[in-house]
Amino acid sequence: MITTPRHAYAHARPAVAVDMVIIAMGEGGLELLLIKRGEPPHRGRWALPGGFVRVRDDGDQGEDLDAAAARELREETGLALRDVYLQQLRAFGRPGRDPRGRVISIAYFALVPGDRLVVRSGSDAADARWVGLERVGRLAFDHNEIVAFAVAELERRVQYDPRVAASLVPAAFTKGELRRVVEVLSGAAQDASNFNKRFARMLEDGLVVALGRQRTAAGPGRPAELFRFA
Amino acid sequence: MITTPRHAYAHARPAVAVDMVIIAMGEGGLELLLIKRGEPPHRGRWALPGGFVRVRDDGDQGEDLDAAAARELREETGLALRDVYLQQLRAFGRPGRDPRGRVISIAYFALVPGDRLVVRSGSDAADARWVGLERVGRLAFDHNEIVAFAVAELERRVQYDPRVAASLVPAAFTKGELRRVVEVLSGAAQDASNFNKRFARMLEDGLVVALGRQRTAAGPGRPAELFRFA
DNA sequence: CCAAAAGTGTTAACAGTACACCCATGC
DNA sequence: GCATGGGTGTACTGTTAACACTTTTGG
Repeated sequence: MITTPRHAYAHARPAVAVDMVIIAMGEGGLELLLIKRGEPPHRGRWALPGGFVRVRDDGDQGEDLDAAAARELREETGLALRDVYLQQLRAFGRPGRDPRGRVISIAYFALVPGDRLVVRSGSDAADARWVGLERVGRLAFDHNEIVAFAVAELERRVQYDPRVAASLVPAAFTKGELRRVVEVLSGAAQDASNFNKRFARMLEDGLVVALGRQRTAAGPGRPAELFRFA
Repeated sequence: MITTPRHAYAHARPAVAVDMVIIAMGEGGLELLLIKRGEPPHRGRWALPGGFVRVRDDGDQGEDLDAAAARELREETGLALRDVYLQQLRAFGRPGRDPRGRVISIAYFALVPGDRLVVRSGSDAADARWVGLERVGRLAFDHNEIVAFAVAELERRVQYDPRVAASLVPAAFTKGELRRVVEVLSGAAQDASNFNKRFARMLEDGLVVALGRQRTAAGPGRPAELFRFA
């Protein structure tokens, strides 16, 4: 229970946090970064990384919401903003979602280029790891609801925002790599030929640029052309 | 300046409000419900309707965010939820957006079936009226930014969510009325024949239902069939 | 009859789909 | 050679877009 002093004026205030849905493309599909809670409530349960927004009421009113999200992301993954698709999802504020007191969470989602990141355990986290989206069990608080909303948004946004697929792929990528990301996100197999036709339009529109280099062959098969997003 | 007592524990809390972007279809196009502020800050300036979320830290933690938005909507327009497309947009929380202290606003948008509503002036509003979206001047706080975001969302959501157009049209409507709404939202003229073909698919899919009645002719021209959304 | 609004039909262009085929590389 | 992944071509289909046309009403 968060103990809150009575306020001197009319309305009480909630605590405001950011919760991060950090998603990367792993071997078997999409993976979600979770922390194991080291403190109550829900000690020992997996949860989304996050933390309270730093605010004040005087001249400097504290950090922006986006800045708080960027700070949490940096603390957990060490990633800087420029590599990451970081967007606000929406606020979750159902009464009772946190037993300590009224907490309103601004959910963000971050799409990062790979899951091979140094994951740091924050102060209140006993452990941190990447978990396949299908293997996410029952999380702390209302975090399952937040993840479900984020995944639905992801599947929707990939349709009209090329930055989504761009953020889940390495800086230099092949058409095959991008195709596999789209296959995972859309949940449907993409015909290679038809995908290439869509890709050709993206090239014409200047959305992607050919690098003129080729991927050094890792196994059998013809080496692929490399591209980057503009 | 909101005077805030020091908190007994680590982090300070922001005030949390809901701001309502209430949009209706008027004669000349989309109209936005604005109130004239009767209190400082920004006294006398037009602003979005809104108010603080009622929260507590004990067993009953107060009202849900959606409930706060529905309450504000009811207070301003007298409309109940079932007639209205009421959806959260996102949180706006830039430091300095409210000179009184740190305030985080959860923006909602509400699409209502018509602009001929009894608009009530709330406690801190000197006046309230519908303003054409093109005629919205400089608003209080960061409300221009919120409106811009809402309009962009509106134009995007009308593409894939039929409830958007449905909410801006009367309960019983003609194909022509729906077509004019889509024309305003998309900003492009809709060919009547092609629009009818899309509408025919909506009928097949059971999204709209023919009422079997006709609009009593208001002027010259053939009377139109009436429909309703399912 | 005429203007205005509703409603129908026809055609060409475009985008999406399915599927067959060729190319370069490691083993 | 052959399996594997990259890359190309073609025919079919459904959707969209443009535009000409007919129908029903008020004046």
